[in-house]
Amino acid sequence: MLNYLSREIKPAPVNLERLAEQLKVLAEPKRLLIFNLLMDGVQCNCEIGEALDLPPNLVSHHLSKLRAVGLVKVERDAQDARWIYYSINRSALEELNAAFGTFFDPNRIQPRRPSCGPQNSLCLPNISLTSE
Amino acid sequence: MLNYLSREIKPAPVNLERLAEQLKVLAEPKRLLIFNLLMDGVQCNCEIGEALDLPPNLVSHHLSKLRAVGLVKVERDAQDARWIYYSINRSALEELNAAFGTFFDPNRIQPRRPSCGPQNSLCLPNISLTSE
DNA sequence: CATATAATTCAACACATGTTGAACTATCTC
DNA sequence: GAGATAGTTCAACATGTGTTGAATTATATG
Repeated sequence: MLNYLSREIKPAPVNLERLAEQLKVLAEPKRLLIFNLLMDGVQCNCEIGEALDLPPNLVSHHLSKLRAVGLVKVERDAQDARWIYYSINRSALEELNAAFGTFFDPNRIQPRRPSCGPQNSLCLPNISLTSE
Repeated sequence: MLNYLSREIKPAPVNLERLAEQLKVLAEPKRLLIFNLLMDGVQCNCEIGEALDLPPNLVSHHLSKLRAVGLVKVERDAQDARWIYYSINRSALEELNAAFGTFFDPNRIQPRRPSCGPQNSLCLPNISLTSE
């Protein structure tokens, strides 16, 4: 039983890299506003730009970031392909919501397990485990 | 009834600025790992640095960011005040979790409400509402 | 009071990224 | 095919921020 100082750090219950990647894209005020518009049914570039007073190239830039992490999908109009409609990727949103809720669940908070402090100075280097 | 094109954009159900601020802090891989350690009960600077192989000043920097948005709280050891213990701010985490779950609830997704597209070209400028 | 310890603060750097204006694509209409 | 429309891509810039090493603070010990 190889056990470092009789304390094991539990692995994160979700894919932290993917979560960080998606949060990074969402953690931008204007992108959150765009995302909110998409949640509300707004979908074309021009309307988003109008609603938020942003130039079309900026809207395009932010939408591409949201697309890159799979949270938003795109589709061209069947009758007039000049119009491009963006919408929320529901399955990706469900996955994100579940991952976030799992990782940031307050019930996951564990009580302090002191391995540092005045009692046991185990943070010092050169600790020799005598377990052999 | 002053109504722009007979469509109203619903306001976001949460404080988007605060949410973006907190997400921005969390959307950093190493900070997510630090947060995960705190969730697991790890609390002092040195132990976090050991677990993640980070220098103490970097750990300090990330912890201060987490503190700045209220997600982490700090406390000095009663017996030896050199030791500083960090921990999750439970109420802040509960608030964040609730806000995230509300805003990113897949059931909030509305169907497309076309006000742009080949049918109605309402994105064009100089639209004169004849409501007077 | 001198030394050691735990952690923070500071200055400097490198890199990422939101923003801007112009150029470019793709598509439709006449 | 020429012109118009919806949107994207490109280059350049400014700003923010994670990282690093050194200096500093706060506290405890002998």
